[in-house]
Amino acid sequence: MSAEDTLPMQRIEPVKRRTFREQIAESLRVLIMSGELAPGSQIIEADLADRFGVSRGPLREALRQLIEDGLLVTVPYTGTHVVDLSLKDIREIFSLRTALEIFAFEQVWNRRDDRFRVELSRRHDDLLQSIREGDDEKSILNELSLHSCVYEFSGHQLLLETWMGLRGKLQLYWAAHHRAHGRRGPHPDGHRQYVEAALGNDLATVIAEVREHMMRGSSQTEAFLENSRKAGKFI
Amino acid sequence: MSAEDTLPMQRIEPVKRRTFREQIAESLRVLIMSGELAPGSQIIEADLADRFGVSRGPLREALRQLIEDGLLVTVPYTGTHVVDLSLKDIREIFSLRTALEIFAFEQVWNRRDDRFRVELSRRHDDLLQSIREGDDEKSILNELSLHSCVYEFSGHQLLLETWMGLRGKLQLYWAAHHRAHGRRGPHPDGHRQYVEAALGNDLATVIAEVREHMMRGSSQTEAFLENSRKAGKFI
DNA sequence: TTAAATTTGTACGTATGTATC
DNA sequence: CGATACATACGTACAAATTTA
Repeated sequence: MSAEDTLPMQRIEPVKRRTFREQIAESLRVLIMSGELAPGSQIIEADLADRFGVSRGPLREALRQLIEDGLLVTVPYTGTHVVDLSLKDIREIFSLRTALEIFAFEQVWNRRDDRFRVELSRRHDDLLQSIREGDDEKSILNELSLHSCVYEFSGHQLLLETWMGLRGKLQLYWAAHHRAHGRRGPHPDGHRQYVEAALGNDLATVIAEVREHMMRGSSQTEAFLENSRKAGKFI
Repeated sequence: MSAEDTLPMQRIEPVKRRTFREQIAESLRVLIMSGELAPGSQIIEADLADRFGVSRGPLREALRQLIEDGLLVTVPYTGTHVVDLSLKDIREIFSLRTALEIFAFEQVWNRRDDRFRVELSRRHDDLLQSIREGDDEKSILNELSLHSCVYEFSGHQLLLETWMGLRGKLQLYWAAHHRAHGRRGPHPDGHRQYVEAALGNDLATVIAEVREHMMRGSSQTEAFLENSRKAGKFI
């Protein structure tokens, strides 16, 4: 917000000027989801306000947003912490996700067009590429992006929003634990059937595949969480 | 879960002292859901802070909570308004609700015990009672309470939270439009099949009933919304 | 272009609840 | 139990930014 008035708009700024609260909330989200702010770690709003170079007002509002989002938890007068997902949380996320994704496929089924097919294939290719490159972090993001496809094309705004909430928590979980324990990224062949079914002509096959896919994911995630706990790195 | 496993000690009110923000958020929620703050009406934070007798800080945080909840919408530097649900919103709420409630029944199905059966029946009786009394407002609340039962007993916290978000918007919509247009409350016989199926022994029957039930509800609500719009009372 | 209305942001102080020694 | 340290919660006053009329 320094002096842009010296030189008369040489550079055109296509981005809308946004409020501090928005910028802070987005930055915080990135910090949390990337695991830079580890699960369970405490948030000191005074320190954070300093780091962002803003006063506590907008910062507290940004925090409130993330709290409502479920990325932070707070106890009045005591402190605010980054969430640390429990085994039950993971199970709930995966089971609800199964129901939502099946519903999403029902919604999108007769709306599938070439744009959908191209986009789904593109994201699958991206996922395979990042796996080949051995970039686990990117692979995780690409896997989530692949699954997001059906929600985005469902034409169901509320469903998309609900999914984005779940996606955030999943990403938080994976990114943080990947950093801490070097979790292996997605298996190269793990989504071939998923994509094939999604592009096919039998909704029942897709539903069965989604169930199967989620069961695998949940089991793997749960097992990984158990090991992490035993390793004593997280409370 | 069940805290009544020991002595029937005197229920001394656990009067948790709460923060202003919490109290404001709850009061605002009531004001909005009851229709006292009409859909589409603007929120002037300075005025509201005055009315609540608090400063802008906690009020803004409470607003941010409701915005994240979807009960308020805001445009930076311009204003904050109570949401006004569109026809598409209503359709999305009902369709997602159908998927969620079916999932909730799947979750609860093998967990159904006497407590569940008693509670479901009790809420149904309450609904019938309020309908007999002609108390439309209470009938609407009781109808939502009846449907909440399966979510509460599902043992799925995330699912319950998701439902509560939808429930809030539904209540907001009905309460506001009831005030404005004198919408008739639920039909006395509308939930008999629903409860019977929920207490029965065939999950498929329940699923079919939920689908049917929601289709009816959505159609009625949509038709009512159309009429309201034609009457010109809402934008 | 100005002006008004409103939101957004800053600074600093006090109060309050929690935890810990 | 008391004292204390800490972080949040809340208040006030003012300044700046943005949109709309």
